[in-house]
Amino acid sequence: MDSRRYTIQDIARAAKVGVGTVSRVLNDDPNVKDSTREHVQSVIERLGYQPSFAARSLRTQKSQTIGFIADAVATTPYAVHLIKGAQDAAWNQGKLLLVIDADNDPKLRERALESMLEREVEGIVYAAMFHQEVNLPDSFQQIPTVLVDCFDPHSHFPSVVPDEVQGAKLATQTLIRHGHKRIGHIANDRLDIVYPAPRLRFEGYKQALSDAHIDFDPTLMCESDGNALSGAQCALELIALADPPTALFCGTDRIAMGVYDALKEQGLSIPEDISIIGFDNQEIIAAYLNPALSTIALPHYEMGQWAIDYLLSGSTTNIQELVSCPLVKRASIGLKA
Amino acid sequence: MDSRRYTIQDIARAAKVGVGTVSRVLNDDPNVKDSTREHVQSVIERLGYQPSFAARSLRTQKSQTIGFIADAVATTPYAVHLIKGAQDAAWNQGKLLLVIDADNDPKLRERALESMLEREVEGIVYAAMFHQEVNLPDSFQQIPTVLVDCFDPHSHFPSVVPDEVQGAKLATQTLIRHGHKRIGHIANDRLDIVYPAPRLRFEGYKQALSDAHIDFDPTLMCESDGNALSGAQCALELIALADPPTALFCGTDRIAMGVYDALKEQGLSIPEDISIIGFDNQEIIAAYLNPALSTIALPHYEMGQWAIDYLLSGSTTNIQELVSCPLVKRASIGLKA
DNA sequence: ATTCAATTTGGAATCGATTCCAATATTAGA
DNA sequence: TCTAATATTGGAATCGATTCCAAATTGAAT
Repeated sequence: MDSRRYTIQDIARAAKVGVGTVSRVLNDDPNVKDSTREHVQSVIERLGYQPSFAARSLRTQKSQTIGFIADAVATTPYAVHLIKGAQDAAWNQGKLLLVIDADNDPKLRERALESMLEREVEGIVYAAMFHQEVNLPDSFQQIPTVLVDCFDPHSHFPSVVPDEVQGAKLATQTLIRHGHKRIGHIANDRLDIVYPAPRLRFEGYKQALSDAHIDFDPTLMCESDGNALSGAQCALELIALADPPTALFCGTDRIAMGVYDALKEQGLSIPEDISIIGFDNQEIIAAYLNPALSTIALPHYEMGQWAIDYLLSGSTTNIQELVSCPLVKRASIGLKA
Repeated sequence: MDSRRYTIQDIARAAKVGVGTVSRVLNDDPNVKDSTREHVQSVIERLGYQPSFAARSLRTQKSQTIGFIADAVATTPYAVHLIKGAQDAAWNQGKLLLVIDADNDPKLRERALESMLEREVEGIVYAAMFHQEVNLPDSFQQIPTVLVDCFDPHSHFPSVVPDEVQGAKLATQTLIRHGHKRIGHIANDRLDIVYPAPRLRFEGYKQALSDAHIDFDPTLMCESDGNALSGAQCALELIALADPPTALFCGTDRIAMGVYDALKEQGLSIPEDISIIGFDNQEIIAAYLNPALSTIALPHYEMGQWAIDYLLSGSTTNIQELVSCPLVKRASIGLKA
């Protein structure tokens, strides 16, 4: 470790120019003679000089830093994609991310915000770990804030969420395109729960059916509790029907996991006897299930990216952006016999 | 958004004291009369003053920030625990984390380091996403760096890794304590692979057997390719043995997932016919498998925490810390009939 | 060669904190 | 009440960059 870093004064002295000139070179100011620029450049490189961030941000009042407040990161594997998308977007614009997990605790949330204001972050990305409504305290109004995978009921903040309806529609359409007409849907929770996903996915399912002129049959629809076991339960009910479904759109991959269990136990094989499509693209489940599960991916990376780009664009309209959910094709869908 | 933040001068003027006094109050300097302190405190609160981080770190030459470089965060769900552990430990000491994902790309790694040096972070935590050897460029020597879930073959850096041997031993002992003597082991990869986990877990398995005076039977051991399918393959081989195992220690939860499939297909039930224990505690798999999988947890949170605490302790010995892996009891282990 | 405009450069002032020294206020002891 | 020691305070100097203005240089036009 070297004793002390060089300062801009050291460089100016070594290059026999004024500090202003060095600063201009550092900031690619065009008002510098080419020969001077090259000379200063070379001195900078020779000495391995690195400007001090603290000094720079004190003077420019810009921290080149964005705060990322995550709620309960540790509870979901998606978090990494969200952070990665945000980080990549930030990096592209020369900024870094200060990450705090607020653990879904309102007090911590407030303290996190304070820490970030102190550090003069240029904006805040607030990310929930699954699609939900969120009520941020007013204190967040004092700094540009973008919500990710959540939304403010009063539209006080711009937000970006997955297009659940489009995703569910795509899932259902995919089954339809494979010739299926009797398509069951296992909702990923009670439809009257506060979280919007089950309702919106159900909505997409119905839209796809209706677009294809297939009547929605309520007996083909089952509300699970969101866990694998209750998904299995639903699957059993549906295949016991007089006119059972030939394909199942599961509200989440977790449910699909339970469904696989139930179907295999009944001696049905996937996708020969019945096709399955999931939702969420929980890699660890979907890719390692046997056969691998086709599913709709949540666009976490893209949402993280969008949030940063929007934040740095300087726009101030509180739009609610929908990001579409792509299909991830794997092995669980077959043609209707 | 208010037009401009207050500075320490504003507070000094408003409180009719010198800036030095305000600074002393801010930093809990005992050399301030109680009455003065209270008065200044109240003005600070009334105006909602927040000190500028940039100014402070310029003057003190401390950024109160730690760099967290992650390799390929997006490829594993563990990352969040690592980050959480580090963040919590940092937060306890008033520091925040600057997070960059280096995507397992040496060039990006170097650029990440540079970005962090520029920002004068007080140290760096370099986290791999699974237990492995890692060769950091020399440039990391210029700043205190701690390795997490990886280690430097030349011991140039302190590091913290999971105690795989202890974990595997615990897994095997748990089965032994349930009365099992014929315990199979499906290694989570070829033993001659560069990554150390398969070897170490195998080692722990053998130690537990030997401690219990059970002879190691090579026919009960099977090297998988690390994926669920090949785990299933192994399981089939083992149960076809003349004297088949009554319990299986799977090198990872992913393998256990394949094993579940294979066993169910053979009409065996868990844990009545055969007990299973995994390794890794991949929540999404382990908790939702049916029956839920007992497994050994990797101490990611604790490793993250340890790294920060060690970094901030100022120690400079390049120790290699082992963190023990606890058992997570679920439903897949039963008493030997 | 001279004038004037356009480039290029140097360096003082500035950002907002901490720190240190000197000045002032307080207290204890006689 | 006075003195000496101690406690408290004010404010200039400092950290290392950027920015702006004035000065110096260059180049073009006559």
